[in-house]
Amino acid sequence: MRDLPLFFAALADENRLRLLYLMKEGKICVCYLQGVLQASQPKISRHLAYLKRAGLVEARRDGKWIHYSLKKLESSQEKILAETLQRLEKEAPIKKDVQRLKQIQCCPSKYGIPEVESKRE
Amino acid sequence: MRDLPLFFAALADENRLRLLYLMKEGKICVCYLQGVLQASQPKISRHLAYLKRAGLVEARRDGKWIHYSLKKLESSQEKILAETLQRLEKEAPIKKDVQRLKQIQCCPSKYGIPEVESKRE
DNA sequence: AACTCATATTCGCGTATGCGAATATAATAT
DNA sequence: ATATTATATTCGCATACGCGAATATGAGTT
Repeated sequence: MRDLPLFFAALADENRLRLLYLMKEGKICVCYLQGVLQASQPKISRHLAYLKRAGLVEARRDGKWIHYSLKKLESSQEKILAETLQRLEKEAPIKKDVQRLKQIQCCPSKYGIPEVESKRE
Repeated sequence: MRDLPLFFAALADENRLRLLYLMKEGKICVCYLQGVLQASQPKISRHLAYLKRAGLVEARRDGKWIHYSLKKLESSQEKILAETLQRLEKEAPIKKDVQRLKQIQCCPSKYGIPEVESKRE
């Protein structure tokens, strides 16, 4: 019972929804997240910390980088998250994020936080 | 997109989850809600106002009483709410609420806020 | 009109959150 | 060791929330 409010609170923020969506396909490096959301580094980091505290994601260090990924959840939370992510697919901001993800390469120093100039693929 | 955070924020509180659960079977009078949650009247009222603002419930005045009920939601929100309510079924506090609901009769003046003495089948 | 009952709103306070700015940490490179 | 890169944490502030206490509103009732 007590974990549901925390779970929902984690979903009650647009930034965090976008981050979760970007983790849908598997683990992803923070610098990608940063590049895609086009937000300040501390902002991203704080939201990731929130998601981690709430138990939705986990972080794995790989050398200089840290990869975040969705954590295995309790069954109903799993369903809710899946439904949420599916619902997000249609949203314009999410589509833009996905597009930006394709154009971006790790890490921030390569493209700068504000603008994205490097293309790939 | 922007409505999802509000929707989830509405679910991110134990009191509100309990209230929503009590509306599962249809419209219900505020005094029942108050009797079941055993919380102060303003507290109940504020949480109901929150749910109304977030678009999850609607209120219909019937003379002296006001009945709250779940509102028709967008499909994915509907699914999420259904899954949530189902998940809540197992929870001890929720079971207690359901039991209390059976024992209570409207309105607060009849049984007092703190204790529940009147029984009804 | 005065009263009562059901419900809502306001106030004041403490706590949580979101943010930008600045600073800290941890790993790697030189 | 120093520097650089990636990420996290702290600080200060503004806003939102949750709560109890008090007050207001709105519909009967007498």
